[in-house]
Amino acid sequence: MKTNTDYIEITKIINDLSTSCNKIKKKSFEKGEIITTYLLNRKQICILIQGKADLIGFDFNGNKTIIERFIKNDIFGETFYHVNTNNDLFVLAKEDCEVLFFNYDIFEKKCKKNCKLHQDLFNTLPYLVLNKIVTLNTRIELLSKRTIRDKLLTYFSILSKKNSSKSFTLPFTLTDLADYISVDRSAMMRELNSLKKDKIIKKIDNKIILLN
Amino acid sequence: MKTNTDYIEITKIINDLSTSCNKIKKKSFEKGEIITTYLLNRKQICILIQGKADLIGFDFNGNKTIIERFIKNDIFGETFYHVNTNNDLFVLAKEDCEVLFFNYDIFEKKCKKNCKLHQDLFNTLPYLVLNKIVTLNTRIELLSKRTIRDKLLTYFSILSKKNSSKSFTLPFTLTDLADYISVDRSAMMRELNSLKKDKIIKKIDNKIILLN
DNA sequence: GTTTTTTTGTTGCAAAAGCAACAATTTTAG
DNA sequence: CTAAAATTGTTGCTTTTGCAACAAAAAAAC
Repeated sequence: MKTNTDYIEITKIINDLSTSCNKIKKKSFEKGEIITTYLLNRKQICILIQGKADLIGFDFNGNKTIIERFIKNDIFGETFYHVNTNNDLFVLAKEDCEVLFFNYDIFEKKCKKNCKLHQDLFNTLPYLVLNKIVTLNTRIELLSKRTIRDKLLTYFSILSKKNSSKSFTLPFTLTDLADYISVDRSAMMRELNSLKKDKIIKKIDNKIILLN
Repeated sequence: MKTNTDYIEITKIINDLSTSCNKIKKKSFEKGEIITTYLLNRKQICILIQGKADLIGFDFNGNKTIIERFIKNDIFGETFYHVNTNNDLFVLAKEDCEVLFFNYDIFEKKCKKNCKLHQDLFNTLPYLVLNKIVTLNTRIELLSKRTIRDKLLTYFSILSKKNSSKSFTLPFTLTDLADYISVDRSAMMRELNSLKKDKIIKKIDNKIILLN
């Protein structure tokens, strides 16, 4: 079984080769640009090779929400998300980004040239997809907690395990963290203070230390 | 591109053939039996061919929670979920079930016989996996709503679209629905009443009608 | 067909969370 | 270097939610 590190290397190979096949395109985006809009009945797949990006949508109240946040090696596109209408789902570059684009049917109709890139992509995809599923499950576990305190503690526990350490740096700004765990920011701040007061965590800038 | 209906048919084919390959096993379970326990460092994949089952876990407070609910054609196993410890994640049959078991590495080491079942499974898997991702994303969309009312309306809207109708039957008991949207059942009942009072829904037994 | 278990329905109360509004600080852009 | 924008931090008030406890109805088991 390949490890996480392995598939990241594979992505690098794809990155290098990505101009050699006309069914797979690589594009660059500057911060603030729209990478793609989700369209009904299209089955595009995108892989974020470099940068950060948000999938943004509007709910039935008209509120803008960050549905997903993508980082390096994340895979996205209509293929993975049920699109209902044509006008309200798009991916926005939060930093300068490099993105690989191709269509799902690439795997049904083989490339005529039978190129190495095709083969590499085919081999890599399962790891990216499994990784995505694990990420989504993790988020569900977190979101299904009923209090802000439990959501925070679940999130901290995940980061702690990932770092094999009781202390770690938050990969989000606090504003974005509130979005990610889907709670009101000011209420989250209140709860962070309560966790500090109860000596369950220490917080120095964007570094968290779990006590005990 | 194959449709949902197609891949369900493929699963039936697998079902028929599933005794012909010694790396893929089919087992039956009675209601109440444990189908599998999630183990660290194993990469088992299971496909639920018939029945209903719950993935059950215990959070850091020791509370039992239903993490996922599986129905026909759902795919699960350690491969898709990050397991931390060995003793607190298991899949319980809620009805009599039939389940296909195999290991992820089946796709790396090809079956010596190169049998048809292997091939069928290989072809079907992407559809099951994509379906799983769409399902998980849908649940995240729902869970990220901040009020019980919005969670219910989101859920109803999903069911309504799936049925192409303003009226539909709830696939859950109300107790299970509260679990699925991760809120207190009595609070959910209160909110259902409020939606009825505001003439946003009608509810007759387990049938819901969206008004306007 | 009767008993047991599960599900539905309801309510009061306390705790938690959202909302709004604002100030202070830090970061980014020109 | 300075102005603008974004992030952090805080608080009062109101609404929503969870919790607990119970009764009624429905479904399942024997």
